[in-house]
Amino acid sequence: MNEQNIVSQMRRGLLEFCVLSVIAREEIYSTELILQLKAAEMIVTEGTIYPLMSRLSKAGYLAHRWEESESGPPRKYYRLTEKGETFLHELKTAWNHLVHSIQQIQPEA
Amino acid sequence: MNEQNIVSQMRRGLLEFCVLSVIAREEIYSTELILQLKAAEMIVTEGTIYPLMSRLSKAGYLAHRWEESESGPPRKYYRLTEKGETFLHELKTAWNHLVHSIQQIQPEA
DNA sequence: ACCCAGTTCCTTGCATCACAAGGTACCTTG
DNA sequence: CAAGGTACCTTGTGATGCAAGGAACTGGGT
Repeated sequence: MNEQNIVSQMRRGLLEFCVLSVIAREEIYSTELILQLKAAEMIVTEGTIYPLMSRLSKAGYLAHRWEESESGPPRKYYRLTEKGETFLHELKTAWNHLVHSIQQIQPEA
Repeated sequence: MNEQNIVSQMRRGLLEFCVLSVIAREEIYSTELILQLKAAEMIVTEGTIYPLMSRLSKAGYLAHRWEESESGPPRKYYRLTEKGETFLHELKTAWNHLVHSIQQIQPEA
């Protein structure tokens, strides 16, 4: 993935970036993750998150463990793999790059 | 469109935001627009831009005029309509909001 | 015992959209 | 008049966000 592609991917990957950033802070399960993202005013719904988690896991960025809950079915706690941390770092760089690019094209800047 | 939806749209609308921002600076035609976006390291291709311009025009955000060129077929110069300027302003707000949201969820911030 | 509401996981189907590829038409130059 | 450059646009494919639906576990009310 070259430099330009990273910026390109950033457009598509904003959600991934957010999700990985939250998981980087702490092990978390999907329902809680959704709540945290909503708290940060990032809209997400189950139908978006679950496929996304699958994709990220399949790509080797996430690992998970099951933990029983007292209030329902068991929870699937996700954490970043080493590969996931590397990827998150790349996304962070791409994000900074994107912010800069957009700054650059703003009128009357 | 409520507050949250604007943030949600921002994810999808990053490209629109960039395109409208560039057009806000000056009347411009598609080929030149693509070059400027590439200069800002925002990948775009014809296959993306032309349909996008159509959508934005159809939505009433862009107007255009034809101008003859000395180096090929006539150029279609786009400019923002009043509605387009309003929309761009909303996107700008949404963008600032998004930057803030993402800042907020960054680990070790 | 039984049902209901809350929690948590997941899948299906649809609409949208970025992009690669292909197509048309105009201009200048040799 | 052929070739290459400029400029417009469309088609088809794959990815993906999301609404809607579904399964399975828990505790509490009757």
